[in-house]
Amino acid sequence: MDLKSIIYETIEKQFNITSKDDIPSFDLQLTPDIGMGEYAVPVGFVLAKKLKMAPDKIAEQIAENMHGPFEAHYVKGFVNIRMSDDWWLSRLNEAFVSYPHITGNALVEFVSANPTGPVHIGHGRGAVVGSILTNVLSRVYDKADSEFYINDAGEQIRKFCNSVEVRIRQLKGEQVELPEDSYHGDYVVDIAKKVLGTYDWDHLNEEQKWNVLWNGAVSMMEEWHKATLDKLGVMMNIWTSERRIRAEKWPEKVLELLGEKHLTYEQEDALWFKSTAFGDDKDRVLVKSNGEYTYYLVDIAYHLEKISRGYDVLVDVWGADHIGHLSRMNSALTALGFENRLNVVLVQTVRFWRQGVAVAMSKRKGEFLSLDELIEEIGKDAARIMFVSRSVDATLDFDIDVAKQKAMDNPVYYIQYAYVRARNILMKEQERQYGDAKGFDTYERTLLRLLNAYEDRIAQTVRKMDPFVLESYAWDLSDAFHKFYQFDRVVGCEYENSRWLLTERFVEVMEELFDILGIEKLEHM
RNA sequence: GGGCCCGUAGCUCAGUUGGAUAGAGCGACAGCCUCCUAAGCUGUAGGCCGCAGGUUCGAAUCCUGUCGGGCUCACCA
Repeated sequence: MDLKSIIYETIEKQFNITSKDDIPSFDLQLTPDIGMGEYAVPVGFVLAKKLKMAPDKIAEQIAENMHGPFEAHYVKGFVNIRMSDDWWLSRLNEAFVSYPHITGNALVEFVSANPTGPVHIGHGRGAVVGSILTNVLSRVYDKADSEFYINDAGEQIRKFCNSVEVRIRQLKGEQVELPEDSYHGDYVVDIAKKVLGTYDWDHLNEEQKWNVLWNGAVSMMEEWHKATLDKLGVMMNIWTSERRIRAEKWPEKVLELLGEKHLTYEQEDALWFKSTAFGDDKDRVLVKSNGEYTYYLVDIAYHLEKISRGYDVLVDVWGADHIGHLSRMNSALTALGFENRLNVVLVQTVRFWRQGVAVAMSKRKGEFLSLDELIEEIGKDAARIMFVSRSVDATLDFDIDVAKQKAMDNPVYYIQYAYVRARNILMKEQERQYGDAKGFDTYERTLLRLLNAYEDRIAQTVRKMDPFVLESYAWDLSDAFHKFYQFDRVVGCEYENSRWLLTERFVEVMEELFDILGIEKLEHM
């Protein structure tokens, strides 16, 4: 049963239109008030010009002549459709969880924090956004992977290793100052201690010491990253090292490919990419005058490498402060023949509040609230939901006090409470009397219509690349369920069978949403 | 100055890709537990959708201009 086709057929018959192509397109939309029915079509307005008729006359004729498991009424140019109780009852015997299918493989890259410092609180939003997007895409595409790019090569890592080395010497009692451009955070001291506890530092020669820093200290940071993400319920199935990208000569491949297309040139001892040919306002350096590769070149190389692994869709989750990098990255990929392959999700900034005061985040002095502390303080579920409780385009005010409250301010409790209530009903299987299914009223129909929108919401999430769509869907469903629950009982009411089935379907949909959002399915509050 | 994001209820924000009387949470006020968890529900109050034009049957939504806030404009990553 497809409402749109029924409407198309009715239009064709009623107005003698022979081809569907002659009918302007229209959407099946939701009525503003469930009392008007569940679905609506503004078909009168759409056809008015073509038929040279008043919109309400057109809607009237269509409403009167369309037939199916529903009642149709017209209001102005709208045809409002109220599905029959029988139709909804049979709908309840099928699953609501279903997905559109898109052929191809997707790769979502996110967090990708430098191993020179912890995954900090500013990474939190991108981490959750990326993990939820991966969960959604893996249900829509043939395959979807999540990936963390480890920037474990280059100037910053050298600086980090130097910082650890100075801290080690200080721990040994040497009077040495940390250079101004070092990493000053206390965690560097912790790493220094850990290195001393793991390796026999005093008996290493200079080369071995550097080796311990370059490999040992850096991998300690990586382990820390993994542990933090793990606590946040963020699972990466691929970790890619910048060292490998360099070792496999991907930057050289990029230089070669761009060179073949005559898109590079030398100037002032540096090698430049003619990105202006692709809309950039300025050409960009690929190889610095000192011979080192820029981050830009290595990042292009990394993206080329990702594409070489057979991904049809690349999704990068970036902080809004990387906006400048976007046009450059697109220029380079277009030059390499991969226009539109990259889909960047720009996540706006988060401001954290505690007791009405913004939490200062001075990365340089190392005085940041860590993501570890945040998760420990408010819990994984609250953290995840708070991070996606606004659209990615909106800056997020994250109130830590609110996230700790077990009240309505905190959406995670609202959602989990609805689920717990529904689960508790289903545990009363023994008391069930299987009353007749007599029909569906306002609260049931609101919930049914929402459940029936599952696939649409998934499609919308993919189109917008924004997990907020699903968070608000979970909230909408919970809202509808709380009202449904409050209005009447399920077990023992005269509509027991239909209300029971509806509760079962609600639980199924919520469980799938919880899996996608990465939050726990609680049995008790 | 250029690019991107945001201006909608007192506050924080939705608005399903142009549709009907613009919604929710918080805050304020008034109610609801003999009943599957009251961490919930019901009701009231609160709006020049930043501003000005334009497009059309119809605009919070699209276009142009303009004002305000955020991010960003490296041989840093």
